[in-house]
Amino acid sequence: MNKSSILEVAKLAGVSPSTVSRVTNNRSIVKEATRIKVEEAMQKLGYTPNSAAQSLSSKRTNTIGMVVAMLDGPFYGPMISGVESTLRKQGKHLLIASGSGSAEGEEEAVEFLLNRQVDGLILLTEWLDRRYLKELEKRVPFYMINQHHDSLDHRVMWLDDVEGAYNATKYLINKGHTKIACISGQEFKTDANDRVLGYKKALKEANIPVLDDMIVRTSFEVSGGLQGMEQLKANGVEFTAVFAGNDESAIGVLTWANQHNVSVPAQLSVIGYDDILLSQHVTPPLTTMHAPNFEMAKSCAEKAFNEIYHKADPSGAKFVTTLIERSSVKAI
Amino acid sequence: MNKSSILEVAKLAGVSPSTVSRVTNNRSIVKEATRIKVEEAMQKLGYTPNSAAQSLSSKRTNTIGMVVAMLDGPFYGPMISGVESTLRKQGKHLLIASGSGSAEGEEEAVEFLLNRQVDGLILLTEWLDRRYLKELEKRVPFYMINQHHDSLDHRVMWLDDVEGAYNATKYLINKGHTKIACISGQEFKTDANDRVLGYKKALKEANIPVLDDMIVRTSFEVSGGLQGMEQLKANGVEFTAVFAGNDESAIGVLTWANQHNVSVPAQLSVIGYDDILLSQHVTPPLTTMHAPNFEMAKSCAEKAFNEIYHKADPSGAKFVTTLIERSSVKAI
DNA sequence: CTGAAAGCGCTAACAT
DNA sequence: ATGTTAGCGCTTTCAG
Repeated sequence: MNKSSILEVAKLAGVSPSTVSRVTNNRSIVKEATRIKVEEAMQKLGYTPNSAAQSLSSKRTNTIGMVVAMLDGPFYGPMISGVESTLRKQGKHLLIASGSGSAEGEEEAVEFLLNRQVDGLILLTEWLDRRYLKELEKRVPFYMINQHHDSLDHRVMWLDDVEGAYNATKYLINKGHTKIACISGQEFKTDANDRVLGYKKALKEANIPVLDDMIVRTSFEVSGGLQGMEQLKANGVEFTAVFAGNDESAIGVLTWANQHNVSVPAQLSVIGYDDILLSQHVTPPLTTMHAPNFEMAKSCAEKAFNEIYHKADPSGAKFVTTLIERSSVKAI
Repeated sequence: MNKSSILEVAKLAGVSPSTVSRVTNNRSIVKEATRIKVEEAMQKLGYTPNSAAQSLSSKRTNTIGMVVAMLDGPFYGPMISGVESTLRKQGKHLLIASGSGSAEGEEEAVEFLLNRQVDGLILLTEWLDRRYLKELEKRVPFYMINQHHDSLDHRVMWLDDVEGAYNATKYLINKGHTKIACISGQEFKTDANDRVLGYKKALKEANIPVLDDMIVRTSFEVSGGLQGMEQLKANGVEFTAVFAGNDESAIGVLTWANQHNVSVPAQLSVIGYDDILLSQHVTPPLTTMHAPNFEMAKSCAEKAFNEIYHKADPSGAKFVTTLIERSSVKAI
């Protein structure tokens, strides 16, 4: 199996190796008759090109590398799936490496993949900074999700977090809430900041005063939601609804509410952001802004494919969230 | 960058290419002094071996393929992570392909990876059958998780589901329950069957009659749990506890309970199986049997590595679940 | 312990 | 439209 080389196929088909190569790559034109001869020979021999030889010779590995910030997050499954499926449809292989939660880890992962001469990179990273990325751009085509640097716009699929957060908050306002707290992620995270911005924008537009004590910054984890609530309570503010910057922290809020016997949504409304799988199964099912992660991942893969294998110009794209109404928000 | 070849390194170091090769692979013995010379030269040139050339020449790609049944399941993140991290530690690359929920899809994924001449395979599949696997064994070393075929024992990391289910059920019995229902997965799934077996074993041991009406088989999904409860109700049986064959269906039971105003665990105790991430966040937090998926995945990767790169004999391993007590079971 | 030489299997000019 | 000829960059006998 898989032992036969292009030479044997050529011999059997009575053509030259280059012709065989031409049909396997259906690159240049081959006469229909000879193509059929060759294909039959390949059939008969169970021929499969040796990809190492192809790579060595063509300087193309037909492989895209993907580095994922944390492989075990609840977040990345659909994205990996989106990338894998669109790439495979094109016959391209996907090499994967995990970033292990730090800038160094992510850089290491990138280098590891580059050693392997991947043709391009998909980055689902969280820590790589602009400078590194600008350098990286000289070495390999890449696309990333959700790190919205101006100078890298043409390589980024990004979610309009300002608008998403604005819509989430506005939804709360439309439901009659005016005392709305906000729990978002750390201040060095662009997305966390943008979500705060959107929140503020909605309040201002509705002439609701923006109070610093109503805004807390923790981490985008369940524990962050818990802490956020503690902090809000410590701040002594009163509120009937909270906008959480992501679903995990929203679930933390739910957990806090449960522990403190405040019933959601009767006594407290909460809206999340992202729409992770979990969110529909918590109690109560979480109302949230759906982020089209699968689609973004697919786009990422498509852009990469087009630039790398069909010299398309790099270009980014903007995506928007959509509201998923479930049961964690109540009108007042 | 990455432009220099082994030849240039050899020249700079004043040795032959073969010697450079020897140090990069630290395979055969090289005099300390020359090794240092070579390493300095590599440093200076920023040399990185071209892996396509290595593969072509050595017939080894230093790459392991992994096929995952469904990349977007809640289940696989930790496993992929476990495989990736242990492989990368050894400098081996991980190629990934998704099985898309069918036997053909999984076979296609396998073939896709084999085209790439991976050195071995990690299979997190659900549909590949024994016959296919027996054939596959002639083509490539592989390891898999959780498909316990006798004839393939030496390639399988398996969870003792009979024992796990036994322990889960026994826990319920120890809490005073005697009317215990069981909701498990479809009958063609070995794991679903084993979990029913364990359940029965525990009942028998405690001299509790095993009633067919108390056992329903649905799917291992949230909806399966919902359906399971409906069926149980249709059967007209009474029970104070249910053992669900996996966490997702257990969460379905929780949802059903919530919808029908039966309070868990006050009126109904439920124990799950697997300990997926979600389970600690549902209400009430689910008591369940923890399956050591991350560890199994790591083992898988280690076995693969050892057999492939160090000619160890293939061997499987058995794993066991551990009880995670949370809040969905109450003593009566 | 190190060097020389012969490919690994394919693609890519360049001819024809 | 197809064949010829060189390599791609490395590992691997085989000598020494």
